[in-house]
Amino acid sequence: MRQSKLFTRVLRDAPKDEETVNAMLLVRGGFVDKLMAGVYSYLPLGLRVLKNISQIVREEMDAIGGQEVLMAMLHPKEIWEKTGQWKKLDVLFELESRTGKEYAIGQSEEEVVTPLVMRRIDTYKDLPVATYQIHWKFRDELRSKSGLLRGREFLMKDMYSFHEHQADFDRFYEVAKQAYLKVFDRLGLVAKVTEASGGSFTEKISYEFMVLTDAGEDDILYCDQCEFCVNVDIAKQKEGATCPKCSRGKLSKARASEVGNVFDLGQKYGKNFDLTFVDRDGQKQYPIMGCFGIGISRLMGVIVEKYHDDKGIIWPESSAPFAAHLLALYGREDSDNNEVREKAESFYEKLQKAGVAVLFDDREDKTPGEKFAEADLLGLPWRLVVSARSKDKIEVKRRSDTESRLLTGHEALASFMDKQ
RNA sequence: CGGGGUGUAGUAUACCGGUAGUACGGCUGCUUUGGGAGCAGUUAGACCGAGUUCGAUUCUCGGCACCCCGACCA
Repeated sequence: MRQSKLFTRVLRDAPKDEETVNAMLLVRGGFVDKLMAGVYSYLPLGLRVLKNISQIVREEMDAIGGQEVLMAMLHPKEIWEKTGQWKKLDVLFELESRTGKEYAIGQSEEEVVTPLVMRRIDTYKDLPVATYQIHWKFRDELRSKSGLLRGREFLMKDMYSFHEHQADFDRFYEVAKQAYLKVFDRLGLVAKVTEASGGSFTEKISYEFMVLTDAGEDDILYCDQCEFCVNVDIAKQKEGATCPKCSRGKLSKARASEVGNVFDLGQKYGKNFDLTFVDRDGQKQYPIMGCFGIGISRLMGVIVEKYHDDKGIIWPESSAPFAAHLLALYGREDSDNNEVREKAESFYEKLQKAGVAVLFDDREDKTPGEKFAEADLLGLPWRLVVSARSKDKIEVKRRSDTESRLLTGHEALASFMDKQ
């Protein structure tokens, strides 16, 4: 992509109506545009990040047998009445049409997916099934905040699984947890599996996947020796207490952001909709269901919270909108500039042929200083500089490094492809 | 929803009860070019409503929006 054609605009100053790091940097860099509190539009750069995160999630969900679908966002009132949530669930956006018919906008999709899946299930032989979607969710939050971390409209992966009995659910629950850890690991994040309340879903505990960050809005207690981690909402222990699991470590308290969660829904929704399958004994049975969420747009915010410096974002390669940022620097001499232009164009072409996602700063009316500053702000993993000074070589620098190396085009491409 | 804060140009800000100023950005021209260039010209602004006043961007009241803390949070 040529930067001269890229639909975006960077801001030199941080917008005054954002204080959170992720919001400031993403707005300044032209990744997103704020429409109102908690509602952002995604510009080309930001959309590429969302797509990259989505793709990683998609691959890991597919790997455990999830099947992608896309469900309706506009829901008839009746399905929410069946679960007793109409006029009860305060985050549910409810609306009335001009003919007086009432609707809800999806804030979660159990009410849609349960009848949808069960219409296709007759017997235990049809189970288990796990469907997921990556789609927008709408929640009437009293206070949305912290940029992408808590929006009223946000992109979420929600998977729903259906099982013939508890043992099969328990098996899949473990598989899904491991898949989740893989997703976060691929994104460069360390997520702690945290015991938490099941909310209005279930009496059982649920598991939240927490990434430590001061921008988060949950407090957790975790053991410094083992994997024990619990949301303070349900913790019976206090900070500094001995770990109840390993009895060796001490519990530390930290602020965290919930990037995923998994719930054992039991038979709640099967019962709500009175949808059954025939089990191995020929008896009608309600399915055991599970619900598995990952906040895609929130993850984008959390990544920025974890990966930035005072100059801008430092995207991990797995979610970066482009792998490389090729800068052509122009100077005084026309003859030099012609050479730079030619060299940069040809390297740009070479990178594209090699399949490298590259943003090419081909603008001729920008000074080197401005190009460097913007490159740091946008935070693409590799910076490749072509200038009169670099002669027939290319200056290669990782965004996370301070030193650059002078390499030939061939070496640059090779080292760069290796490390990708 | 409780508490606190802020609303002035695309962005960041200043001053003021009497013609709203600066920087950056945008546009034109010339000069520049390795860490957000210089000069000249130019473009563009008081959240909304009511009140007080000869006159309100400024004072008062009401609304709305945004940010922060908390509560809430499938």
